[in-house]
Amino acid sequence: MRRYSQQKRFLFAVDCIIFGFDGQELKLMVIQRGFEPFRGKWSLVGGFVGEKESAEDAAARVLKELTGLDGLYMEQLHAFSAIDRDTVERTVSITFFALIDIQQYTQQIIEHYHPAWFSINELPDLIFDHTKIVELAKEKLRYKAALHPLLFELLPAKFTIPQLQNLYQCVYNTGFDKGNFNRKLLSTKLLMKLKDKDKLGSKKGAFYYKVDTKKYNASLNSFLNLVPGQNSWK
Amino acid sequence: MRRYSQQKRFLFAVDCIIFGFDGQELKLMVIQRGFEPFRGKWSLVGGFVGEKESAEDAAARVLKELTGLDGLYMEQLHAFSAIDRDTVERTVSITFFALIDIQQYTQQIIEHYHPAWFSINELPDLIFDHTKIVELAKEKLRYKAALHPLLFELLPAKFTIPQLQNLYQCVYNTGFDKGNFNRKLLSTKLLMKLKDKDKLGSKKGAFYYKVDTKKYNASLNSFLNLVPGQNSWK
DNA sequence: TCAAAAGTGTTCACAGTACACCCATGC
DNA sequence: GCATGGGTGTACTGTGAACACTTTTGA
Repeated sequence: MRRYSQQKRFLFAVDCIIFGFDGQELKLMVIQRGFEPFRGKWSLVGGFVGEKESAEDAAARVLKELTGLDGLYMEQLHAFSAIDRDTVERTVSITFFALIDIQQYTQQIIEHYHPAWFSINELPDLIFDHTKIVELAKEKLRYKAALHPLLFELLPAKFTIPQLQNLYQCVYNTGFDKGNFNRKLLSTKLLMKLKDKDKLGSKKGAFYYKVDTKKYNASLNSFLNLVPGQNSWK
Repeated sequence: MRRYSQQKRFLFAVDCIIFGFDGQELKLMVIQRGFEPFRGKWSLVGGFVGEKESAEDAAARVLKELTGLDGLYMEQLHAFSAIDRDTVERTVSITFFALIDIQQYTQQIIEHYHPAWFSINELPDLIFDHTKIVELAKEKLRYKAALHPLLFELLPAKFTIPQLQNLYQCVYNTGFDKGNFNRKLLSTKLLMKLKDKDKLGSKKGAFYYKVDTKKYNASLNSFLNLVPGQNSWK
């Protein structure tokens, strides 16, 4: 262990893995990099960490600049520090994953950075190690969402249970039994049934629900088992 | 987003939260800081990241320097980057938690850093934000160990099921039913029964087991439910 | 022979699953 | 009235929890 003054200093960046859901597919937001090298290539949303901000601050700032949205669900994913991950200069990146409701986002599109949504299954080549980062984020999303009530964050404030089921099915690439999904979900008591129905999906219409925010916040660390099979050893 | 050259560079450190188990209590290894400021105060095991190593490399190096042990279980915990967390100069720390078998460690004590084990429930004051870091590590240990076969890493290669149960009970500060613990554990097929017994714990003696490494490595991502109640919503 | 801890058996309640069935509505 | 998706009922299975019981052996 040596003195502070003898130590090397490094560049610090944040990169955000922004997931969105448009009702059909799980999507990832990427931007065209605005500066050299690799200007115009696809990249995660990111930026350097400033002198007067933490990594969390920087990630929130970057997200706000890009989406115009505050208070998004955001969570630290992993720090990437391989010595050659950035080809220009060694840069440590602290990554965050964020969940956003695409509808709300499209109301305030910020075109300046040329953001684009790609289906999670058809991503373009990304610069540096960003593809690897996205892989890790996908894994973590699946992991967490199987255990905790999380995916609500990808839907509008009002949503139907079939919509939510569809989202889960997209995330896990599989089909769930609607009866069981319904019951499990309602048994958590996290949802409040509203009076009106969504008539777009079917003739009968499905009731809208909204999250009971109090219970939701109290239970972010509770366990959930909406994804059959995930909880068993086998 | 601005050019690389205009960005600020920061000090970059790693800190390791090293858990150990002596058969009675869950313990944390801390050292007396060897340089100013706060020389002699208790601190997590850590060090600065060098120019030619990743954070993972640095953490492994630091662990090896301190314990003399290679190949310890090690996992990235979280990056801490609050602007005032280090009172000397802004330093971003990537933290790792490690699990070690105290027996094996004591065979090769490295006294140079004055390491000490403290019971997880009676920790001394630690410098900077290290107390907060340890809290997070404890949470994560409990979280992961409830879901994955992990705590084996804290025991010698040969151990008995009652020993393992005792470890779980220490980690979760509660008592488990031995019958159910036994069955659940064996149902994972992760353990191989050995021919000899440990006669220290009881007159009858408890059979030693060892981990089936092949199955263990294949199932690091599998789910486990040794901790009653953790998996239910309630 | 008795105490103490290892290990096994048994029962019960309930969670998870599969799948049949009923419901509301637009066409 | 009938096709379509929303929603409910139900029966079966397996797991988890509680606890009684048997086994082994040193003192």
